[in-house]
Amino acid sequence: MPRRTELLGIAAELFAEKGFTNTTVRDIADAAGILSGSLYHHFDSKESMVEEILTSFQARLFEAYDEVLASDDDPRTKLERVVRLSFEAIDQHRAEVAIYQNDSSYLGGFERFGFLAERNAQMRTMWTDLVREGVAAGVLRQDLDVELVYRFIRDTVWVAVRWYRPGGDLTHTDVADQYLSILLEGISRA
Amino acid sequence: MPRRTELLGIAAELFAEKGFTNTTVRDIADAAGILSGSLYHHFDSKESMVEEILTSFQARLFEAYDEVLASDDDPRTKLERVVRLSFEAIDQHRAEVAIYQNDSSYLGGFERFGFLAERNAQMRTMWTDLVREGVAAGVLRQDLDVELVYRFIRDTVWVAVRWYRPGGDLTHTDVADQYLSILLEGISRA
DNA sequence: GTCTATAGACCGATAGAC
DNA sequence: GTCTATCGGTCTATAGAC
Repeated sequence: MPRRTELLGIAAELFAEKGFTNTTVRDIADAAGILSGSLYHHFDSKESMVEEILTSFQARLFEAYDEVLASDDDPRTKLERVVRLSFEAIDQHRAEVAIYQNDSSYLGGFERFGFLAERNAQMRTMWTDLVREGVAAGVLRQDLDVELVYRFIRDTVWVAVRWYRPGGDLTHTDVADQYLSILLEGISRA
Repeated sequence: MPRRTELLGIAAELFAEKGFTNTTVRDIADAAGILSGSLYHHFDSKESMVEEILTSFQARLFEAYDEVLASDDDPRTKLERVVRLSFEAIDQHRAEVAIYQNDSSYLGGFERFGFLAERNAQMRTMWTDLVREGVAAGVLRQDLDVELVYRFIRDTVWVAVRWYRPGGDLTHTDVADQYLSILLEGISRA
């Protein structure tokens, strides 16, 4: 693995654990076993590190989403697959998802992180389209506010990064199964 | 309103908007129209400000919860009332909920904020008891993991503080209605 | 209760040797 | 690619005048 990639992985873990602003370049350098000044041989700034972490993660995530959206699956299957992909991302890219969840509000205030707002808009379009297609196909309830359902699904899926631990009792597939069951059928006894 | 209370309100808004560590004592003083040094006539430190904000909010919140739990309502009604109380808290104490959501992970690392973990444990007991009572009473599904249902409800309710805006199209009652409908019945067409 | 003034620590980032 | 050394800026907090 290239040194650059290795350093980004170390930084991502620290950003995820302590938050972007609470992580100093000295923290990152310490964890990497070098001095803080040496980091600047690899990266322009602390901000450019987190930018690279987020853009490369989001690029891969949306590539996976696009594959599902371009398929000829029915609306409900697409929605399920996109939910499962998201829990898989939490499992395999926990740090990146945590940074996205915890720090994108702060980072979004800087011009260079404008891509975060663009990706958010893309995400919103994806989910609301899926919900509307599901309603049109007659598989989802018609009496619910689509915007609210979108926020409900989005938040429910991503916020799991706060407590999900890879290698724990529940696999990401277990979590996705139960979340989809609650989302689709509710918790009331039929 | 006492000056102290006024200053805490100003600080809470800034902490909620920018995060605890991204808010400087100068930010708070500027917003209050005084100089940063003058804040220390009222408070020991920035940490003691956020501590007072969180403890007084949580004390009021759990007082309201306890009233519901001590009532003789049936399990499903209790669960609904607790959910509604939470959305009401998001409406009426938006800043405090936002700070609790965004910064308690960081703050929880300091001894003086140990009360956050205690309140989390209390919250967990409350929700899991309510879910188990609902299952025992035959009104909730028995095939779901109680811990996971608890996290699902907790996260879904509180994370709404990220997008809910008092005075917007949806009142907190509207949001609670639809959230309860999704949680209890799911989004699938019956 | 607020101001002036500043201490003392820590931060991100840079220049140049090796 | 890492180290030595350090600059300039910002932060929380303090001391004492008004």
